[in-house]
Amino acid sequence: MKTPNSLTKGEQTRQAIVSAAYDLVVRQGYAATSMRQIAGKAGLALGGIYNHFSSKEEVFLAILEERHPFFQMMPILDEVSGETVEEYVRNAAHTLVSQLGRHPDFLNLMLVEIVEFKAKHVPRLFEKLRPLLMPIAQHIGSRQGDLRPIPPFVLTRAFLGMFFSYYITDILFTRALSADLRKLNANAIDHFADIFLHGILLEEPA
Amino acid sequence: MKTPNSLTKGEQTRQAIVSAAYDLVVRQGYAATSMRQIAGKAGLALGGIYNHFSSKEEVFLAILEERHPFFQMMPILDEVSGETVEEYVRNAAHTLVSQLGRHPDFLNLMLVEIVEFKAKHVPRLFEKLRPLLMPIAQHIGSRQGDLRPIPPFVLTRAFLGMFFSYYITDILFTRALSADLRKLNANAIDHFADIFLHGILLEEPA
DNA sequence: ACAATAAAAACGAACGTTCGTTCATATTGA
DNA sequence: TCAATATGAACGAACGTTCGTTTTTATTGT
Repeated sequence: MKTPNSLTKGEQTRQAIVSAAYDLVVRQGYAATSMRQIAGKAGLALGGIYNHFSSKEEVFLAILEERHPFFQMMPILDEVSGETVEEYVRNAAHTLVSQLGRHPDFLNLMLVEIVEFKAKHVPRLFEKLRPLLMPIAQHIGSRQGDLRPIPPFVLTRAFLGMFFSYYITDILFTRALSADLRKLNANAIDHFADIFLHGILLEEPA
Repeated sequence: MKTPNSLTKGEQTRQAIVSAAYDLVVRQGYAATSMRQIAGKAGLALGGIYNHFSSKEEVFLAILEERHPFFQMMPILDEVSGETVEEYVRNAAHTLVSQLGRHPDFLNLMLVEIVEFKAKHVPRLFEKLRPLLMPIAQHIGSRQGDLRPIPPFVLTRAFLGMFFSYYITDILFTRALSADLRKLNANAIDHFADIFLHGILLEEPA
């Protein structure tokens, strides 16, 4: 029979389990999320989970492999416009931070993996991430503007690292900032982009 | 009686508890560390902990307030030598990364607080950290060299953020890097410093 | 097309552990 | 001496997982 979504019943509840687990884990962490919570939120009984996953950790693995926000965020950088390096970097910076703001789960999921699993799944994830990361240096390099000689891999790291750290510090400390510091902080993202541009361009950026 | 350390017995075991809990928490995380493990490692029975702390979370709070590696790391940046901005930044970068390598617990402790406590203790910690952070911009600004107009607070964030992210990415992904990428990665810290210097200096860095 | 059959999925009680905390009691240090 | 500290058994709650059973879904035979 032709249904609106053509998933088998088993696959439907499997997805429901992963979705429920995702929401709970990014909010509470892995250890603090129980199988009963997952079952409840997914709308089935406790034991039913084990028809689809053989253990709690396997549910978490499914989250990483099938729901990692990174896979949605990174391709957006391919669409960033800008004929010159300056335009691309400034646009990409805002796009990246905006995307991070749109996917607040990204950071949580990453940190849960690091803290509670000692990053033991990172190598496998990195293989899927690498093809999404490398094009960034190409985007920058192919724009108008003469770059200092910096290895593409280092360039990519510097770019992502700078704005990731901007975002992390932002959500961590912004609440603790006094009003005056908060004001100084307002244009920090543009300052960051400017520092980065001066850092990579041979000539004064426009 | 005069002992080599003149702590009262109660204070001694209190310190032993905090030390044991620190070691376990930075290795395993908070939820995965049990009071029984702490008691065992501290060399006393389970119930004895509750003579010194009223709950598990209070033990963790003591770790944050009394053992946070940040308080040992940051003052070292005050001792970094260098007459020019270039010298100071390059030396500070290596010192910072070296300090991070010397205190691998720093990152763990920070992440545990963020993931398992949703960073709820950050505001209180920030008050103790702020006086340690602000001098960095002063160090950079007081060296020989003309700086672009960047608010000191932003400058400090950019500096720390860039090298923190370098370090985090390093320990996260280095294991997953192929041999050729690892080679490109070797001098990344100097590239980072160079990018930062070009980013903040008005004239070409030496 | 449709009953017969097999396979998949859902159920919820129960298991054995482990958890943080409490408590009555014993020991110790000032 | 007596408050401070240490003990370890005990408590109730929560955990991940297993299990026998029932119900639902998918596949087959005619």
